[in-house]
Amino acid sequence: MATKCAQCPLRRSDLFAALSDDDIRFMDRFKVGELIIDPGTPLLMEGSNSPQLFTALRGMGLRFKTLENGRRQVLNFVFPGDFIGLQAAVMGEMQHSVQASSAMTLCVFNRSEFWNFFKSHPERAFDLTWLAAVSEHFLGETLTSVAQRNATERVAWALCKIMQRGHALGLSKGHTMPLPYRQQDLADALGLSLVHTNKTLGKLRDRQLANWGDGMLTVSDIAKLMRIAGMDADTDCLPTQPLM
Amino acid sequence: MATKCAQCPLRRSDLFAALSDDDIRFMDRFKVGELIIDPGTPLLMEGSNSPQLFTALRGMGLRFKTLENGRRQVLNFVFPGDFIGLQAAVMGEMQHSVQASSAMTLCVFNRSEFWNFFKSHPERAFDLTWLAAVSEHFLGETLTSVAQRNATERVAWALCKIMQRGHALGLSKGHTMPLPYRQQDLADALGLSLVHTNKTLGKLRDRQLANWGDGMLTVSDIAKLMRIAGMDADTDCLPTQPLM
DNA sequence: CGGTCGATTGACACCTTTCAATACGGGTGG
DNA sequence: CCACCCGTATTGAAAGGTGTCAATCGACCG
Repeated sequence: MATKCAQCPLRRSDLFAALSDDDIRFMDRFKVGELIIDPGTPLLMEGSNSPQLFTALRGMGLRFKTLENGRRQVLNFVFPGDFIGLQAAVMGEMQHSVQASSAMTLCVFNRSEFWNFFKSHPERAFDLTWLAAVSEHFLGETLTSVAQRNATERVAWALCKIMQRGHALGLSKGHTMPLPYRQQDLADALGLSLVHTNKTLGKLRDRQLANWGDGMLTVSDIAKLMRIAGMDADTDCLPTQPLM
Repeated sequence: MATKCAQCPLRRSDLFAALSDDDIRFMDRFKVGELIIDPGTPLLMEGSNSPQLFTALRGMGLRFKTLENGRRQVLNFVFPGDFIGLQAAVMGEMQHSVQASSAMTLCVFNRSEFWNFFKSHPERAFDLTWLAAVSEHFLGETLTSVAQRNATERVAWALCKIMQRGHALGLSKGHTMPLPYRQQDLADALGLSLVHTNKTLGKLRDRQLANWGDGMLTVSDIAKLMRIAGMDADTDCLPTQPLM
């Protein structure tokens, strides 16, 4: 029923580092099943201490924090291949929530086995640290964008990043990929109001730079959009990362 | 000459998780010396691939990224106990720079020994992952502040966080601690202009909430400042973290 | 058909940036 | 010893980007 790690479709993307056969067998034992959830379903709650860890296999979601005043910060968009729950596994409890935006399929891992990574599979333990470092890197980039770019640059930056990820994962057909979020989600990710996000998206659409509607994103000339975002096409590419 | 890990003064703070005697001996072998640098000295450069790792022992510094347009994002303030260089060790090269703001003393570790953490000391390898998760957590908090709070809240939040850290590390005398940064550094950390940061600091000073000048920060009533920052005094405390 | 949710648009207020000028202290060279 | 320069802190005024308020519209659903 559940996909075998050896046949994992994600492994086809060269975004992810290759695994040894032994590591793949180990992951297969670590994996206890698959979970399918509907759009809108919460997966992990801030403050919770879930007994399970996940890898997103299909579909997209959100990581976010909720503030006392009711506002919300979207930390990032969850894409296939993302590992979910590492914070809880290592720090004790989640500092943010995770929720599905589209229908999602997730590999489920048993957290009680987590320690075996470090005890018996040091390569995989190293990969966990690598993974944490990669998320830290992405968060740093997001912080930089939110703090230093204006609204147009921010939205353009986010759409570029999303498109890059979509291409790398093989989610795109031509210049179009699915993007099952609301404008409010993007606004909360970039620290902009919904209204201003909407107007900025409208401007990018008018300029034929990016078109996001009906759950689909189209960027015909990503190089041009990157220039507008103030990104450097040479250095700004996705780092290879481990896949759990 | 160099401090023995067993006598490390940082270990006195209960901010850091305790280590087994065996782990302390291991860290002593891992440590190759101490480095003393002047204010303003770059320690690691973005894109570099340093053969060394560090733990800040005394003094303070900055982690930052530089953008194409010349602007700068301060990712966080480096305090005693911070581990420096993990990204390079695990991802290959640094994605940001690190620089001293005051005179600093750093423990120097040999990166070629890094792999031994995972091979022979799984508890320490776990701590590395823990450390990466903690930095990710802090970065997420910073992103949330920058994206969701206004200037007054942001500055108040940053000063609270700094004061909390200073108290936990025993850097403070009464309600005062050293803070050897420029206003521009805080502005670059919070995504505010220098001028507006200056005026916001002035308002907090006028309201007798926080006084930062001549390298010293005084916060007489931190609970009041936290309320202004929109922080929750109950849940917002520093997580215990490992010390390398 | 009424009701809800998300997207869209216009007007207006205001927070923040930018520009510019001043002040102050430390260091350097005459 | 003083003039000068440089980096940092401070202050005022004006311009502009972004948030808030409010209303409309279309799609979907019971």
